[in-house]
Amino acid sequence: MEIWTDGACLGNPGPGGWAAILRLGSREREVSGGEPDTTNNRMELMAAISALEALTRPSKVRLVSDSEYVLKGISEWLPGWRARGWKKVKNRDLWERLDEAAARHDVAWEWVRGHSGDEMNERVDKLAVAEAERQKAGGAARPSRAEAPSPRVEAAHAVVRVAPGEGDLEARVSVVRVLRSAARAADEAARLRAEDPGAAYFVSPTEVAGG
Amino acid sequence: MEIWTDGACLGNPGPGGWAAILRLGSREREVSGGEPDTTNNRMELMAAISALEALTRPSKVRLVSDSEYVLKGISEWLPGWRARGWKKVKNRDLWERLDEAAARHDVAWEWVRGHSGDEMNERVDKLAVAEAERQKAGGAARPSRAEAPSPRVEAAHAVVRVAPGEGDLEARVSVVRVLRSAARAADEAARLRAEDPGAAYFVSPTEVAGG
RNA sequence: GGACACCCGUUGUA
DNA sequence: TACAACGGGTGTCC
Repeated sequence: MEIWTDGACLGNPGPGGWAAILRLGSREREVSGGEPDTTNNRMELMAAISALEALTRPSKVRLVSDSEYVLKGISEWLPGWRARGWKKVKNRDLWERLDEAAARHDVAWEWVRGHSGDEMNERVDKLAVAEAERQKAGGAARPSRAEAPSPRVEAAHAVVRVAPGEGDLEARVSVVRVLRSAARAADEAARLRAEDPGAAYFVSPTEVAGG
Repeated sequence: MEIWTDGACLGNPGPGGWAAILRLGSREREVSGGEPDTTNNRMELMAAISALEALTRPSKVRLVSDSEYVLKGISEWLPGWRARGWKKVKNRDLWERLDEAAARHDVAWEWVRGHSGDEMNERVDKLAVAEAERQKAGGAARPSRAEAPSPRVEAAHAVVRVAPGEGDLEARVSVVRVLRSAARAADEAARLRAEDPGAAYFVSPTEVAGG
């Protein structure tokens, strides 16, 4: 199970939103929410909490966030906070909730730099920002997404080879392989980069038509 | 005579810098320096010491610092330390040097809160930070940098656009831009990704022929 | 326990 | 560039 989370806040403090995308194989689920007056860090926390609380049974999950606050908090700082009686620690309510939610699962916490091109991070960021804007607008109208249940098109990841072409500004490109897993695609690209220094290998987010 | 002092330390302990601006009427003089491995408080002390030692004759000075450590140390705590034989007092070397430098003048010690808008404090802060960065870089190159031997081929970073082609495994590629800075190239690719969801944008390490 | 300073990092806004 | 929030730490003294 893979989970991407993000929080957003229009002004800090200010109206905020959080969102998570949960993926198991090719199946995806989105959860999101927000509050009219909160902080960026509380939204990042809520995204992770809500994602883990949404799981119906104990799971092995890879949770990806761009918040070092959340990741280091849960995996490094929290034991110290508890030992020191939570003195001077902000957002204790959410930290304890996250700790409890995480304890029911086998979580591998993973960090990605925000706004650095990670496809899923960008997607979940847009969801979180949309939620924050909804809160700012007064919490009313959801973008009615009644539709879009069974997508005929699935997200995939193409490993692309770019080699020098004839002219200075030309290149030859070929799609080496298309993989469902972003991680495996990245591995494949890395392997090819090491094997073939004469070309550049990239992973391109793409889609494949479902059968 | 008016003097503003400040110290900086990149990491604490770490490479540090100190600076002072001495003003008499409309005439100004700046002194600064640094050390590759020191502490914030030693730099604050060095700023005051060096400023007072730079005066050629006994003067009436108003010395402004944001360091309570320096100001209370010299004007309140130091007599007690001496009476108690400097037991458990750090930086005794610098304290005694400051005491001696200050004794040759008539100093009015004045505190300003750091980073609170005081113009001279901001100026001297920037000088101190610049010194600390110089120390971090290796203490060598002062602002004056001679020339670079002009390599004929320079590393660069191509922003490549990959768009869907005719067949399932084809694509059209074009080099959108070539930049010297990897970071700027990544930014450009990210910007284009956001603007143009119909294609994928990559940064490809490349070279350009120098003129 | 308090104060001042010096950082490191993330997010967010203009 | 500048501002803001949030977190973790060290250097030092009382």
